[in-house]
Amino acid sequence: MRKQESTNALNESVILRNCGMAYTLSVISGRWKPAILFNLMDGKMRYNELRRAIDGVSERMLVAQLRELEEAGLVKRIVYPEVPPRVEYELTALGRSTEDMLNSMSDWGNMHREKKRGR
Amino acid sequence: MRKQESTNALNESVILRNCGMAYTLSVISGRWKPAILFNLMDGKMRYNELRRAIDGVSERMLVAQLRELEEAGLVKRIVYPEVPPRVEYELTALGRSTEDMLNSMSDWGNMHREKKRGR
DNA sequence: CAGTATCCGACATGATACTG
DNA sequence: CAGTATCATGTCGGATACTG
Repeated sequence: MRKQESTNALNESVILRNCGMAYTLSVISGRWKPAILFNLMDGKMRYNELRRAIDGVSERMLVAQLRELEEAGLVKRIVYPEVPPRVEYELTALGRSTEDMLNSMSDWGNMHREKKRGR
Repeated sequence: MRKQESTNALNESVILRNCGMAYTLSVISGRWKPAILFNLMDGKMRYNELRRAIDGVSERMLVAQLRELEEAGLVKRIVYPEVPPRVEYELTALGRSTEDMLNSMSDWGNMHREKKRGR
């Protein structure tokens, strides 16, 4: 399984995988983004509803990360022209497509967190 | 699919998933860690071999991130008591267990990066 | 209700020079 | 070869106060 003659081919696949990884990390990393995505998996939520659901998030960061997720096309922001204002956030199809990946990440974390009692 | 009576149960699963995610991200996030892991998937490598394989990494960061991966138990550092010094890095079983997760992350990234031509 | 605006400190990373 | 040491910089996120 060590590298053979195909060093170049191997390097290229490593580079390709890194590009994908880098893009993925740029989209989902940020202290509160995973929490936002997990919460929205169950359906739309209003701004304050999210704020209450995500313990410890500040208004500043919640808005900032929602905007980044919107920019990346994972979240849709729906503004109802009412008084008092109402805004709902909802995953797009692209947002929902992260579910399997996010679950495999959280599963890995949960499985291996426990093996670290020895430290 | 909106939340029913089981708000608490839902919240708990969200929290659990977040813990796993947080742990996973703490282990793999860092500008060069995915690159290191992908490179080591094909077998052990020496320090300078890694350095050349990972374009743009500085000595400082390569060492720092290798040490963090070692701390987390994903990478084993093997020192040969020779002159000139020789050090090899190798994935542990735990390190290899990230492969599927990392691939699903890079796959998602590669698939959805292309859909963003519209920006 | 759903945000903005400002300020600030902590940390991640980079550049460069040096060493056993 | 495989690192350390030191300094510089930029981004992320927290705290707080204010607003349409």
